[in-house]
Amino acid sequence: MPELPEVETTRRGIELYLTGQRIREIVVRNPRLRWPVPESLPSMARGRTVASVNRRAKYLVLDTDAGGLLFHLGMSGSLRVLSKPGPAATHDHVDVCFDNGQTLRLNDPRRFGCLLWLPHPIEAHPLLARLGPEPLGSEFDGDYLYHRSRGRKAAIKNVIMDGRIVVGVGNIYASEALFLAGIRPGRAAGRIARRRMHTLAAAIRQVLEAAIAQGGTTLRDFVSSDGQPGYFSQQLNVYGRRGEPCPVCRDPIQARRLGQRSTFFCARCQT
DNA sequence: CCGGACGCCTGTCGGC
DNA sequence: TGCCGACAGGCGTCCG
Repeated sequence: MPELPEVETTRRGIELYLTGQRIREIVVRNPRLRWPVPESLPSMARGRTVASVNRRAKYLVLDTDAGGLLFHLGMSGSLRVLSKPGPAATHDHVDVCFDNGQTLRLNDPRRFGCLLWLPHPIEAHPLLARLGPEPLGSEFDGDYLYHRSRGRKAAIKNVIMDGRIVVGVGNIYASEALFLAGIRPGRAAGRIARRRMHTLAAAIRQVLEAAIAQGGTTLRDFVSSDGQPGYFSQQLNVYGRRGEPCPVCRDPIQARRLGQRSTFFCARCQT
């Protein structure tokens, strides 16, 4: 589910509630996520105070003086802050309860997400150590994308979705960014000119920033931390629109399978 | 190193 | 109406 804008929307939604709060206890109802929630996690986190709420790629980190709680929302996860937590519903796997009575509740039907306790330095953890730059950071630009793509025969869509190249570009925004840049998703990354890579890097930035500004995309079941759906789905140009007219040229949008993922593009506008 | 396929889960939707 | 297969926003891992 969540791509970078959804995770960032969640981060912004919870940080004001959680920063400075002390963890009273963590209730793990179902530890069987992508990786099992460690049995020791509640005791490691108990009594710690949240110093900051950070995002790296699609990971959320509640950082404390002693280590951090690392969340990933997988395909179907969501986090909500509850001031008066009711009884846990189906797929409410974990509650992080704070001294002030608030509860951070993790719901994840498909259980592709995770919750781990990471000692400092957080970035040294194997899950984070090999990640590429943030797409909204200063390290990521057209020159970087161009250099990292030289010699690669893989489809450009697969390359921009590769977290070792750049993090946070998921299946929806990959199609959307390539549409904005006028580049075919299946084009070999190593054969794209530097100038077009600049256009693509700018398009990735643009689509992610626009989605964050709108509170993320809602498809099926995404809700941000306050329970409100995002509104970006109304602005998708190609994703999920097979057969619909291209918003630019009116040719029907094409759908393909690329790297086992649904891919949408306009055959006339994207070369 | 690279590229491609697989699997982890549950829920939903379209077709018959 | 019910069943069954395909598919869904991620991503680590394995294989050639």
